[in-house]
Amino acid sequence: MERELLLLGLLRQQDMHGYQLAEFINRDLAYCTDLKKPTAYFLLNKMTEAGWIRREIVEQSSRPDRQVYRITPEGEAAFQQMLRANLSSYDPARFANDVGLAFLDALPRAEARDHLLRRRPSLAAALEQARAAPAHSGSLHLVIEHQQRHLASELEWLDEVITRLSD
Amino acid sequence: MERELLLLGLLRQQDMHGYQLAEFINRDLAYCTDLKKPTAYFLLNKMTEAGWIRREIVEQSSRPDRQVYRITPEGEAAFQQMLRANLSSYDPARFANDVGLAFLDALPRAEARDHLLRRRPSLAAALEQARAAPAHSGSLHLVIEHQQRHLASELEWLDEVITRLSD
DNA sequence: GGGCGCATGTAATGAGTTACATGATTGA
DNA sequence: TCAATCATGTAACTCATTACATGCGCCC
Repeated sequence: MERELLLLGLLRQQDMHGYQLAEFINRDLAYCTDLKKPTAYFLLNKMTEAGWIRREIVEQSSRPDRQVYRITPEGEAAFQQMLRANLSSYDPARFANDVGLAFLDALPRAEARDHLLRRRPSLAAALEQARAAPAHSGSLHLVIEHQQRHLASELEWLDEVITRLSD
Repeated sequence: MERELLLLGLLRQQDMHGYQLAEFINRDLAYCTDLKKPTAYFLLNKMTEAGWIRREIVEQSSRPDRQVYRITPEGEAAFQQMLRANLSSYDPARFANDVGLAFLDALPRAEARDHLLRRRPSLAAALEQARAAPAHSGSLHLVIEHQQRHLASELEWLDEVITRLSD
């Protein structure tokens, strides 16, 4: 549902074609989500069939024609409904890394610490990326803020665990 | 990979059958992960074929026979490798809820606030559940601590956003 | 006697990914 | 000329879920 919500939300602000949507999401929204191109095309076709968006072919002189999408009133209704559902529910995040943490004691302390130290740079990089994210229109800045908070809290936690393993 | 790591890690501590593993995960580890029964059975078969675990049939007087699994040396090696890989990498969490946040400004402030207020109880309940989680053996307590931190930080953030929408 | 718990699975479905296919343009 | 970018998709595959199937024992 979130991917549909995302695509509709973007199309609500501006008509776009598939490639453009996928590029935008993967370039400008990489700190919080992603969407592979085949998935984007698939979803756009599905939503067209559902009547949520309408396709407009814009002929290009040389490149393949662009299929520009525009949201319909039905799409706007679906967006409103999905948005409300999304805002009023809490969907817990999954931490793939916690599984390793659960079995930390299978390793000697020093080695456990070394491995966690190797985890640190990717986390720190993600935090930097979120901090460097350009200010965005509307409430998108809330997402950036949330990511920054979350990643900062994660880094703090990781450092604390590393410290505990160091004495 | 995390599910295999989880199953191997548990089997390393104690031989168990499929039903038992699935029940344990969904009862005692619900605050951080889950595993549906068919998935558990499927993975156990796969890992048996891979030689990571060995099956021992324990006949029951009345109920269906139990297929009790024991980790093999190859399984232990796989566990060690996956554990190290898991600990040294950072796998960013996905927040399904952030998509809604990104389009908060599509709603009147008061309504946005109301919907976020409806989100709060589930989050608070998750935090309570993590706080009430029984102390576990070994480093499992690290996972609980991590969840508590994360959820507390999430609740703080949510309350801040709600406050901002209230003035 | 009816539903729940134990214990195992299969089959169908779904969501998303990777790899592949096409073909023109632009820049090094 | 060779790679990258633009622009669209299809096909095969993976992973996990839901729904279904079986059958006994236990408790109310």
